[in-house]
Amino acid sequence: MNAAGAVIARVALDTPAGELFDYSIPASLAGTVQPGQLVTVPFGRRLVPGLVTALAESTDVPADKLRDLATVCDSIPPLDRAWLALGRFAARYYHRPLGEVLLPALPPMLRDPASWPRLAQRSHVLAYRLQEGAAADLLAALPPRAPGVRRLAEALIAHGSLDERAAVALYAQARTRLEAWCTAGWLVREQRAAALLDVRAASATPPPALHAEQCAAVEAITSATGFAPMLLHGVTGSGKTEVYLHAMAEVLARDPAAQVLMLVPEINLTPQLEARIAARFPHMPLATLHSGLAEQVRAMQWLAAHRGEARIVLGTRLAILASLPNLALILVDEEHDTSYKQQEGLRYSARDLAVWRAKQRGIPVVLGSATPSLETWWRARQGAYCTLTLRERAQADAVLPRIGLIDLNLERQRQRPLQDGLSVPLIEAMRQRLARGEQTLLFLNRRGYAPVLSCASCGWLSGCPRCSAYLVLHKPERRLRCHHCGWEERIPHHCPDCGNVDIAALGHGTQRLEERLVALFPEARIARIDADSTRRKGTAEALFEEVHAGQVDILIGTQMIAKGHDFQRVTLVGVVNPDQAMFSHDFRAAEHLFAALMQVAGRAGRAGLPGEVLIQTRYGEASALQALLRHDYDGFADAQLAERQQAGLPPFSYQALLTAEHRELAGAQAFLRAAREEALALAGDTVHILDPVPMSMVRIANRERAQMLVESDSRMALQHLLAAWMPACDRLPQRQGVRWQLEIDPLRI
DNA sequence: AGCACGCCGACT
DNA sequence: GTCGGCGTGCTC
Repeated sequence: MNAAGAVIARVALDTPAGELFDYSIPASLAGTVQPGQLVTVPFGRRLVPGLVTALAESTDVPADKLRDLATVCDSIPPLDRAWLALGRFAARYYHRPLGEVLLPALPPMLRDPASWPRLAQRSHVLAYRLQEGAAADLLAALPPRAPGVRRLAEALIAHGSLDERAAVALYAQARTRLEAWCTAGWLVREQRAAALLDVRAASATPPPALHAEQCAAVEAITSATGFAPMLLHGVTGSGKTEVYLHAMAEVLARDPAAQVLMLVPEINLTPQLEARIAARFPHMPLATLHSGLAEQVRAMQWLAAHRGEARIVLGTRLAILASLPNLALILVDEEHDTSYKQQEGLRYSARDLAVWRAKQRGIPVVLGSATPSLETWWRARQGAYCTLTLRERAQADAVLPRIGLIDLNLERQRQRPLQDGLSVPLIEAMRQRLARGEQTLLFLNRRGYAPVLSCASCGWLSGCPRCSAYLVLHKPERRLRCHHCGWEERIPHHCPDCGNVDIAALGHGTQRLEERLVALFPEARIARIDADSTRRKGTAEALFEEVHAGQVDILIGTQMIAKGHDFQRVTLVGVVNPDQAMFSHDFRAAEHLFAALMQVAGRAGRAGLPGEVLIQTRYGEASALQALLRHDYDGFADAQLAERQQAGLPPFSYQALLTAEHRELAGAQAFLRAAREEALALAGDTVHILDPVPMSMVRIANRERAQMLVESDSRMALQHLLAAWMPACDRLPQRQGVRWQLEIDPLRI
């Protein structure tokens, strides 16, 4: 399309209505408008931001409706065709209007036309080169109100060179400060901050030597040509990260423009890894992208990636939607992690989009995990993905932890009652570690003190008034809390039903475990890490730092402690109660349990000290546990695959889940039933439309929910049906008062 | 999603 | 006689 001849711009807007909206290009903007540009357009009474997706010479829109583009954002280079194509694919695959994909993919600041002029000034958040005396200049120029930064700068000057750990710590601090400045509106001072970050250049850390399997993996990644999806399969401690870093180094060195995207599951993982990358690649501009960043910081980081300035982009799932004009390699760490699946809005899988982007650009994509998702494992087994295996542990003296089960049925037979969920053998094992000055990590995936409060005389249970869930007792805060809708109330003194004062906490959460451990081991230093103890920003890092520094003997935590952090002196990992997962009706429960346990098990015994993992259970025969005892992911995964194939479940079939919520369950069900009729009229016999069922958590925040599964052996057939079906659902009279949504490839059913 | 218009109950 | 409830319909 010749931009000069075009008079019509096809614009994507963030609205559920329609697909694209045509606008005439006024003479004043003639020749300047091109696809990929941000614009503002009059829409109804409002002026809204939009993205030009295409130019045209004519339109079907009647002349009396056609309006002019208002403004064009010229402070940002247009998004490229590859990025628009990614948006188009995601819109089509996840069945959402293009505008609802493209605009939310931009950082919030870019969606606000008022801030566009400010984006023109170049960001120096990213630091590239160390200049002599940069730190001294910085010190001289520092704002007087930043004593912390002054101290930091002094420390940086004092250090001629730093070891990796010190460099990592200083970099993390500098980054935090920088973010604080940006948040406080000190963005003008950014250039000085850049100098601060440059100081990391003084401390480039040499890469460690690789073992043979690592070398082979790096070689396979860097010698691949064109689209090359790979599974990097290696247990915790086998050195996957070094493979990423070496492959990254090679790709970055080969092409001076190349960009590498690395995805990690969660924000609390990024500080350590980011600092490690920064220390390894001091001259390589690095951008990080996650939802925890201040808006301005996030916009600057995003733009650095978009302009091709950032050579390494490290981020959570949302980073897969970043604009990366010179993308040359994608790394997806812990690819099995469910946080790669967005659970609201556009319900995309960042891992799947990563594979799509790699295919589109014809580059390698590495999916790394100790416990790959069965989807990935199956593709690797079929040969569609190349498998790179790391069997050795990276540190020669580190051995796999010994995994043992504590049979809770046997404990009962022996009349050795649990102490707040802790068995005698586990307590004894902890006592040994304390005596030896080693650390214990206790894993319990349930925060709060107790999951429910109960009346001993009438059987009353502390239900949430708005949800079909129990209120969780939070003892330190002296509150009952709903973990689903946020409802809170005071702990009652007596039963609200019968007035009895004899009410008791049932079950165990991390707070209760902590209380019991304090009583059991009064001399031990005990810390708890969960969403409650780390509510304030930065406390999680501070707590982890204490553990690393050896100031903690026993660490209690939820899933949060299983990810990312390598504890050097942990020799015992206790899994308090994995049995909850055994009752799940989700066909992926076993897969997720295995992955979670393998991940916590990997926290034990890292630096020469032999590690032990003790799992308390009543269901020792469960296949996930038996496979875990043998460290046998392959056998477990293959057995699971055989079961899935038998049952016609993913990855041997493809699914979509239609969910509906309404004030009353009947309303949600009526919508789904009507939707089902529509689908039956459209579907051939290759797509199965199951009956609507109430969701297992029926009511959340006074809305009742139901769902309906649609599945097919053929992804194409499923997609075909959905494309015709979704518009029909939009027109159903039963949709009134119903909020409904479609999820493709749902993870939890 | 916004933001209109539109047609029926309790207020200065 | 108006202010305002949220039903339904449109936005290039």
